[in-house]
Amino acid sequence: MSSKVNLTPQRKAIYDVIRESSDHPTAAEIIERLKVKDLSFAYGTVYNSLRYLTEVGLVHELKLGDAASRYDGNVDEHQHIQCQICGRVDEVFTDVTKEWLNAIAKETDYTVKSHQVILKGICPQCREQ
Amino acid sequence: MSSKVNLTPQRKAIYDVIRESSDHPTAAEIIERLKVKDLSFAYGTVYNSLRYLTEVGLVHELKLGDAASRYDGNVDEHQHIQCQICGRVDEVFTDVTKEWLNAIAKETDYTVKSHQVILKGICPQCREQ
DNA sequence: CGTATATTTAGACTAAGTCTAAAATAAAAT
DNA sequence: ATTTTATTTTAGACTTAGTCTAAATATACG
Repeated sequence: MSSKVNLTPQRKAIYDVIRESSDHPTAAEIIERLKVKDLSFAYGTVYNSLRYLTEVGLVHELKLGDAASRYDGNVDEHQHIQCQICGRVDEVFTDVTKEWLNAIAKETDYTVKSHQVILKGICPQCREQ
Repeated sequence: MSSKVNLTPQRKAIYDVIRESSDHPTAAEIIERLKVKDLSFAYGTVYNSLRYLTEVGLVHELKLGDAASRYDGNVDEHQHIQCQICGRVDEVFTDVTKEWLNAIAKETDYTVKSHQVILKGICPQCREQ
């Protein structure tokens, strides 16, 4: 395990963009931000790199249901909440309990491997208006 | 509210297929099952109908992250778990607690409107092998 | 150095779903 | 009952997000 991670210049540049972003960018947004830095990689390279970075655990892929995957450079265990109005995504660190996961294993007889909670709501800013 | 639901023949047929299915079919699978009944609607009609049925609350749309949305005729509050090996989707009725949702509202300052938990694991059948 | 392996590139291709404009149905108003 | 208005359906073009392929580059190994 943890065999050396192979960060090619492309992968490194993409990883950098993700870590410099706090808004969980999509692949399209990552491509835009690379362009600002005068970096332009093949379409497929960006997707391959994102898959690679996800596989080696450097980033997390978020599938929030709304079309495009988003990428998160914070790989600590956490969940996300998305504003139904403006679409922004915020982190949630209050996680579900181990007891709850155990109850589900018991109910379903599955071996539970992962859980993702997708919360939707109204963010403070949008609520003001 | 609850103004009368307008179930055209197409919408009714699609709703029937969903209720007769216990495996949370995708739009493509619904189209297949309609074909078995010698019903063939325009591509767009199926999607429009699915959106309509979802909006009026007769079915639930599940976005499990893997490409296509699935549709569920059981609109009681519940969650889902998907087998990472065979892809089947089962229901989960052990829901998160109200306290947990309150804690999240407190942490994020969002008004929490909905939550969807996507659990992944290994189903009993796949575990045997 | 020469060969094997891995990665990138450009562009074709796919899957899932939306959009549009015309035709068909249904409902409401003379 | 016929016209007008609103709603739905249809076929097919289009969009978005992403994968696949084959050739070209780059890197690693003996």
